[in-house]
Amino acid sequence: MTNREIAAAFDTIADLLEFQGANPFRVRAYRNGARKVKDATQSLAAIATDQGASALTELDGIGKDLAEKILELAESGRLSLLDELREQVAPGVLELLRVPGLGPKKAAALHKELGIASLEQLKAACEAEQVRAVKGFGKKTEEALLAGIAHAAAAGERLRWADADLVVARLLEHLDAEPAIQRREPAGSYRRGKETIGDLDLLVDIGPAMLPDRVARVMDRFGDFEGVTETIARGETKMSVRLESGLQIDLRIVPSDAFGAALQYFTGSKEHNVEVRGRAKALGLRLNEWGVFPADHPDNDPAHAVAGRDEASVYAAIKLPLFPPERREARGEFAEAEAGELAPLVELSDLRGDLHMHTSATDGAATLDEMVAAAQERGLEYIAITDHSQRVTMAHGLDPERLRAQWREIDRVNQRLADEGNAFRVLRGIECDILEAGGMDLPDDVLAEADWVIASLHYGQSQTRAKIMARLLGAIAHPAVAIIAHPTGRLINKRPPYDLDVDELIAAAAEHGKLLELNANPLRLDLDDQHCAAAKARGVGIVISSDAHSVSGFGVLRHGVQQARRAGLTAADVANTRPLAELPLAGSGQK
DNA sequence: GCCGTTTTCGGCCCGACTGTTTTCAGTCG
Ligand SMILES: Nc1nc2c(ncn2[C@H]2C[C@H](O)[C@@H](COP(=O)(O)OP(=O)(O)OP(=O)(O)O)O2)c(=O)[nH]1
Ligand SMILES: [Mg+2]
Ligand SMILES: [Mg+2]
Ligand SMILES: [Zn+2]
Repeated sequence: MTNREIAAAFDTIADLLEFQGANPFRVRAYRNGARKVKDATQSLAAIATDQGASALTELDGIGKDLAEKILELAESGRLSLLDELREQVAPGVLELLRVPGLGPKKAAALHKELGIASLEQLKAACEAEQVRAVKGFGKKTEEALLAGIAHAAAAGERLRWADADLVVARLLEHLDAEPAIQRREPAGSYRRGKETIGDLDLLVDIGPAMLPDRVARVMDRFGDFEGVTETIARGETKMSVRLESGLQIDLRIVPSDAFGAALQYFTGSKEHNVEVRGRAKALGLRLNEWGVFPADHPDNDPAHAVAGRDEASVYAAIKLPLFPPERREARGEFAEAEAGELAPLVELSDLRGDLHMHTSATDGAATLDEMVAAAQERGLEYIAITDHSQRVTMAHGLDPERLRAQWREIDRVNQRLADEGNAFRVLRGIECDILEAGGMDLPDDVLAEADWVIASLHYGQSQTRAKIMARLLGAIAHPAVAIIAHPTGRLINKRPPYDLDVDELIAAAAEHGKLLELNANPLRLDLDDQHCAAAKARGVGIVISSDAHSVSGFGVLRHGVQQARRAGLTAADVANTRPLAELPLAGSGQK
């Protein structure tokens, strides 16, 4: 029973309870529990079986009840409450909730009055104009539902951050032609640097006052953005549109005085906001997107606010530090802040080296010299050339002879750099495959000559967990190996991770003093934020690597840094922020 | 259902937009 499965069970219980009209706070408790379970890197089922349910109540949001339900799932694979609810609620009604604008209350009404329990039935009822007869529904709602069914299939789809970034760039360029916009800032999960984005959220400062004609001009311009096919809503302060691609964009317009409070609100996350607002309330204050107010203040006029012009003032009013957006996930940042442990996060400019890249010797597009020049141009102090090993035939991987030839070439490059008085250095590296049967793809004597050995797995990705783990742990224990690259093999929105126990891998890395990669390719981001945080907690160093296959490939490093920041990593937690002399290189005598 | 130097009971974030409503519920951010 995986954490993911447990979380899915809790989320389904939440949906079913909500459909039945249960206490909304009880529903929230299940959703919170599901999120907590999803976030955990250790198997909660294993903890429940080994240490008992009570061990789980250590987790915030997991109480006696949810802990026992996790144990029940771990032991029997079933959950009696879920089974009961499934018997009470017609299967299929939950898919109705995927229609935009159709929530639990309306879905329940449609089921009760018309017996609707599937999207197909909903469509038929709308077309037969039966829906408009139900109390609380009308012609417009019926039409909206019918149109919304088309979007149900794509509901919940998420865009990779880097893909969302392309849309953001176009959107900002489009809006910057509108002079009524004083400032604009993308917010939401995009600003928090989440690896995937559900929709885009954009905040606009309209100036000192919410003049209706200025607001209208901005909204008109927004609606003219290329690809907009539908205006979902348009009011006095916010507007939502849908693009041809299905992507939704939410626009929020506020006066300058409220920009900080609105940015705090619109950046989220929702759970972070709930916590911050709860704390404001406990301090006798009210926090909303218009500002921070005394709890009993009769209006939300930003001019009367205690704080709100900038985000820092909002957090300061609630006795909290200005959290970096990447940390605003209600994943322990409040406790960290209170303990004074909220350290400055790693930044792109902290990176001194890049320790994973390819050249035209294998599947890269640029030569060694070109990669060296490009790395220096980016301001790096060192790189490791890590082409593929022989097993990776598709990439024309290097056998010992070709690898040694490349290393001699690297020696010449380093000599030339030294002669020029240039401190930049190139490490003689290799991305050595971990063979399907276990073991390294190159002989030990070859690996021993390298400065930097990456181990990674490209074949036999669908093996059993036991086999995958044996291979990975074997590589970790190999004396020449410095690091495991893209340890889980996941490709975001494309391919799930190998069947592996990341926690065990992290423990092994800690034991052997090895490093783990955060591959910065926006398709990979592997290890992810949660696992990087787990590595940090165990004292395992992370290396942020571009895995560049061309001179422009270094550009992805920002994505790696963003993910690292979400993990709460500081520069000290990231090995390639160190000067070359302080890297744990082969033969340097360190671990 | 969870949680606690305000509480072991009684809170649990707060506001915008829409449609159907004669005063507000539902959904969403
Ligand atoms: N206070 C409060 N703020 C919310 C709530 N729901 C959303 N927000 C704020 C925080 C969110 O980050 C922001 C944008 O909402 P979204 O639904 O777009 O969520 P977000 O961008 O975080 O994630 P996404 O990737 O779009 O699913 O609005 C809520 O229930 N209460
Ligand atoms: Mg969003
Ligand atoms: Mg949104
Ligand atoms: Zn006032």
